[in-house]
Amino acid sequence: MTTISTEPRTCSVARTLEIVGEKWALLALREVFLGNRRFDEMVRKTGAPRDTLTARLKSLVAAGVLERQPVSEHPPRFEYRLTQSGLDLYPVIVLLMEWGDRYLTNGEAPPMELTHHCGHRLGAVTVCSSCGEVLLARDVRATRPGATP
Amino acid sequence: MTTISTEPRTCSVARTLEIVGEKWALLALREVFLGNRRFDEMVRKTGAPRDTLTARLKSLVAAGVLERQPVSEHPPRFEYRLTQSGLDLYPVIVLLMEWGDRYLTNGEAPPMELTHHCGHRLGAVTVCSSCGEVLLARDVRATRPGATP
DNA sequence: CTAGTAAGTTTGATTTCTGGATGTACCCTA
DNA sequence: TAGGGTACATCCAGAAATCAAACTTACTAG
Repeated sequence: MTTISTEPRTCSVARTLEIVGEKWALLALREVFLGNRRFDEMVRKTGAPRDTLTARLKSLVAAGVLERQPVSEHPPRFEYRLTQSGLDLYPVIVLLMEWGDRYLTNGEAPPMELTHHCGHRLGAVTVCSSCGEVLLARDVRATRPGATP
Repeated sequence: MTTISTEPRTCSVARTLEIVGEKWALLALREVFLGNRRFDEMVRKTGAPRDTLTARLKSLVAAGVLERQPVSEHPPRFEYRLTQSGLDLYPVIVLLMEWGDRYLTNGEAPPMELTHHCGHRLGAVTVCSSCGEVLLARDVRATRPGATP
């Protein structure tokens, strides 16, 4: 009996990456998180080509991650604002940053430092919400679709 | 006095995304985390074009995220193994998956379920390592380079 | 000998990206 | 009111990456 499996795996990771699985999308989000909500500002700070950034912002808005709001009528000016789903991507950005700090700075100091409102330098740890233990790959099993065939 | 700022911002997020900031790279990692370490398996499960996957795996190996190890001499067979830095990307993948579960499944059940060794369905939360509080964007400030100009 | 699997590589058409240049609308200030 | 600057958007042509499918190479199993 041969079970026909859905070959390109249906997966939330894949679906998420359709939206944020691209360098400029994430860098645009980084800028918004840093408070830079304007198009030209993002172009400068990210180094993205204008056309590319336009396309990314459009798709982020379409996906409901950002909102494009007019902030001035007569000089027509806009701001990109994070929605709730956008805000929920913050941990992803922080994790990517900390990973880069750990593995991609040849011993040099990280180029940016984040401070948590508790007063300490931010160190982000991902834990299991049930037991509070630090999340490690070896402690997790996939239940549902043929994980380890 | 005009301070010349490094315009395309130097940032660990950007550096990290040079390595994993692309759909197929992350999906390949997802497969390795799920235990599928072989090339053809990854092609099938991700749906990536073979040459694209070849390129991504090469760059992941070059970046030290994966290792390509021969597992059989005479039928020449290889496996892609996670290094420590690769293992450290696990939380990123889980967060992307949970974000997709929350915002991208039209009310349907998530296509995959992860179980933590504590016995519960995995829910990943990212917290501040100093105070243990859940990480929220509004509780963090960037210290160092002109964050909110 | 034939079929099948694994791990790519090659091919050629298509798509996307990129880095200007261009255009429009507006504000400031001299 | 002319000149300079900012903010936003769009157009373009060349470069680069992507895609699907076919093809290699090397082996095993029947």
